[in-house]
Amino acid sequence: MKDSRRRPTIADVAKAAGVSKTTVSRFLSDQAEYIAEETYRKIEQAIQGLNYEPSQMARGLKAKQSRLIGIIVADIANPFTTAILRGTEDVCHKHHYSLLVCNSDNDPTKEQNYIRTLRSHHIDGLILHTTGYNQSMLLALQKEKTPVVLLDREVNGMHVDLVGMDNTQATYDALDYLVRQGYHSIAYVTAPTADISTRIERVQAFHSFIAERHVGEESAVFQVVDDSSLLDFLQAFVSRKTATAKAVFTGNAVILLKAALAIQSLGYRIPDDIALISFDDPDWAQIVGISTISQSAYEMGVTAADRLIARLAGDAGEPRRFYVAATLQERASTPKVATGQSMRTHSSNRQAIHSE
Amino acid sequence: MKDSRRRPTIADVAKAAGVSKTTVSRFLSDQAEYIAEETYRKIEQAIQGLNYEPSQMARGLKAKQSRLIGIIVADIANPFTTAILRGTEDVCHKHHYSLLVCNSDNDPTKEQNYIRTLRSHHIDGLILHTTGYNQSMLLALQKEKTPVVLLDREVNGMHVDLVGMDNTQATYDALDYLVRQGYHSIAYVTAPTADISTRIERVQAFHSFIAERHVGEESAVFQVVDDSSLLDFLQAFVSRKTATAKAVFTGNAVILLKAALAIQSLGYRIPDDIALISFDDPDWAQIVGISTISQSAYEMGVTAADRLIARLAGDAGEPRRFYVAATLQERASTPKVATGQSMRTHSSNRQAIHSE
DNA sequence: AAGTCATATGAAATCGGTTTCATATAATCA
DNA sequence: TGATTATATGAAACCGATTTCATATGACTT
Repeated sequence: MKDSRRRPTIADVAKAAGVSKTTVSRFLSDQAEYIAEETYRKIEQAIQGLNYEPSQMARGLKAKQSRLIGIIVADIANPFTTAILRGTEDVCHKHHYSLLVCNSDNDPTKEQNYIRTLRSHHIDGLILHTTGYNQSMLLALQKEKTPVVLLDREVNGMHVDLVGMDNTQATYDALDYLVRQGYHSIAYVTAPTADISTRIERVQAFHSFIAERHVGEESAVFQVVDDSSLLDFLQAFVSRKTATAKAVFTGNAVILLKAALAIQSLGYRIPDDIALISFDDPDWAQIVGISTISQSAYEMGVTAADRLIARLAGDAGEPRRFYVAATLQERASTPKVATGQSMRTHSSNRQAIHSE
Repeated sequence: MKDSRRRPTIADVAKAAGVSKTTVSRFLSDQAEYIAEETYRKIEQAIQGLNYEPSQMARGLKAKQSRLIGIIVADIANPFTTAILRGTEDVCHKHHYSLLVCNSDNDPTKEQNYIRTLRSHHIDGLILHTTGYNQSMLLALQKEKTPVVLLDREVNGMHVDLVGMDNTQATYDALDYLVRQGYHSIAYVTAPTADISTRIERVQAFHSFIAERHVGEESAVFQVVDDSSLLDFLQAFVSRKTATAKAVFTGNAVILLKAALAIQSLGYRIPDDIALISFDDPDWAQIVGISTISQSAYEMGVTAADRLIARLAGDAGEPRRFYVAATLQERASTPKVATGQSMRTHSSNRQAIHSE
């Protein structure tokens, strides 16, 4: 009568071992101190024989915890994201949590749906690489004591742990470096800032730097909406006559790729015609020889997960922020040019990318 | 008395709306046909007011389905994997499934733990980029009617759907191309094959091709165990005196990166000193100008998820295999060289990578 | 010998939903 | 008009675990 395809339950184990569900449950929860040796062995055997695995579902229902951690990332294809995921995954696995991974595609509506879904799955905590909206939904989560750790980006009005970096400082450092290398005409090319704090901070830092230093009247910020307008912008920027050498500064690895491809297809050479530096440090930047501002994304992922798990373990301290270091990777795409000098004269004999 | 921090339950909704749990449940399950308009409205309001979201946990317990799909990938940092994830995620989201993502790190033991964990979470189905072991555990899953779809790699003795590519054909095509381009001394550099079907098939195809065509007595297969031995191998291979031009053929994007970095650090030039081609097509291959055998990983992810969901929807047909097309991306790293000619003479005026 | 305590176990309630079965009223039919 | 059917709802069992409370036995006190 018993369906052999059915997964065995605790009741099946109990019957097979000739004991009660209670005793089996004790066995499962490591409260074995009051279990007789013989009983212990019988349960062990029954579990083995039936290939029994307790249902996390049933377990979680009573215990009010799912051992599920949700993570919503903005773009799963971005190597920055991938590195983060690896970090969080490693930590979660170590602590016997499983990761529910969602890809918001930088779309606030999709993000909202995901928050809802994750809540329905009763996640124990959430790691969020946010689009910046959905504040109220997140506050509701918080009120239910589901800890949230923000990754890389802020949500207005949310006082929770955050793992990110000092965008203003990093932008200043990069720009300072570019200026010292002799580039005074700089284009900052970013994905649309929307409500994304990281992007906004970087653009603001860019503007203030330019204003403070009185460099780069020729400088500009460009938001990439589609590839063809990026092409137009870059063409115009590179062919512009300026007093000083020019550089393009991209806001993340995805934009870097787009920009590099655009530059390539326009027939420009890096760094002969245009220097290039970028936030993020995808593994290929080393091969191609592109200077970057690298933040250890893996470490960010690890820190965020550690933080969340600390909260789950009961840490009720004030929300904290963790900043990973940003390091400038100097490579061939930003060689030093004599100050005052214009393009087509660079001191490095190395090229980064070739055009057709 | 009621704890305001507690998540509302169906009972709370029922009380607030002045109806029974049953009626609320009907509302939730879209069996609204027999619900009076006024009742409907009251329930709607109660749900709104309480910000109620049904617990998937409780739901799944009775319904015996979790709306969770497990996916175990071998290396989450590999861009091939990332593209797959994007595909599966898109499909799963569309069908209201959530993805439990696990990273086995190509470690059979970790994979085994993950299978266990996923089973405990009562996943409705599994997408598996396998290490090749763990057959028995997977068969057990199958017996419990949890559908499994294999990605890219086989598990011995498992008759389930598989989404992959024709590795033998693809290897032949690539080698045939290299030979036509004038490279008769070819090194196939792969990650350790272990029990991974894809890798084994490719190596076998390499051997048979070499044997059949009577080319490349100078050819070799090298398994990358650590970076320094790769360096040694490449140095020896490139400096070897051979009658024909030489090429390195890497087995995936991760090895490609390692090889490119090694070649670069050895001071060799691509393709002047050594041609380069690879399985996988990471986005940067285009920028650097590396020829590849590209398989649409995104499409693989989509197909695998579609397949799994079809199974979940009741498709009980024979296991099928789906092969995505492999296309050869011809780029600057494998220029044509005159047959019989040796190195340092290549017809392209374009270089792929520069050494210091 | 009666009371106390440590050891070992089980019955039944519970978690938050779904589902089965029962029931009450109104509308339709013969 | 009495029987049938369609409409609208609820009580209680159930899913697979945990947890509370109860209980039985043997050992140890006093």
